[in-house]
Amino acid sequence: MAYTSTDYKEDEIQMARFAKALSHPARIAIVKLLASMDTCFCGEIVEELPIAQATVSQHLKELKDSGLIQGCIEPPKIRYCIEPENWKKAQKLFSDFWQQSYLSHPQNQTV
Amino acid sequence: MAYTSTDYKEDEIQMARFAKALSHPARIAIVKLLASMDTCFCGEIVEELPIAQATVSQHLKELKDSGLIQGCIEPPKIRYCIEPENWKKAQKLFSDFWQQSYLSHPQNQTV
DNA sequence: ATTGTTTATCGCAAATATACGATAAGTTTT
DNA sequence: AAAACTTATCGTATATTTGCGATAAACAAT
Repeated sequence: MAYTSTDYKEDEIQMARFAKALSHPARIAIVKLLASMDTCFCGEIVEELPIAQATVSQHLKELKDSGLIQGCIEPPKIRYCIEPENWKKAQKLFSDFWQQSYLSHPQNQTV
Repeated sequence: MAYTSTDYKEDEIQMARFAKALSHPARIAIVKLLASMDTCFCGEIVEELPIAQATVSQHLKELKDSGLIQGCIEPPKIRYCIEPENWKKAQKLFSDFWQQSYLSHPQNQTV
């Protein structure tokens, strides 16, 4: 690490943050579960994944810190779901990113 | 660490691999440069980034290992560019991923 | 052959990430 | 108030990542 906020563009830093949040299969799996709306409580996620509760909780924290998900308290549980604003922000960042390649330009299509 | 290939779905593992490759601002910046086709040699990338040559080379190696970029030898230099097949594969994985959310369903649009 | 150019690799230090058991904290139920 | 339930946090071990200087490796130019 040890890169400062001035070294890179803000968009690059933000996108790297989102990418980092998704850089582990467990977190991809968790977000997919949340996106499906079927599974929203920590306990349900623990049942789906091959890792311990403490580890799931840690992954949830990282996803929360990235802004991609949020949790609201529904005693005695906590319901997790996608954070709409950041989800859209990330969606756009990545969409633009993949698009930007010259591969996306018509004249470079390998038909 | 220490997750085996059977613990998670192959798509999730593959997507996490791509995400990990993009989980650092320097690597985002490098790929953006390559995507623009303006800058393709290691030396040129070093000039653009606030990190040492050895570090850039290391980031390039990680990007190569992820499959997102490739390098072809043009003595005495090495020209880096995007690897089209994996680029498209990643583009689709991420596109589907962001799309999958219930947020993308019409009835959930906050107009 | 020697020198210069370009990039990769080695070796190391410091920082982060991953995983889990144990335990705390908060809430509900009894 | 006590017991049960759900999730977060602590402490710790191990692995990985990041960064850089030094150096090697591969090739071109002289």
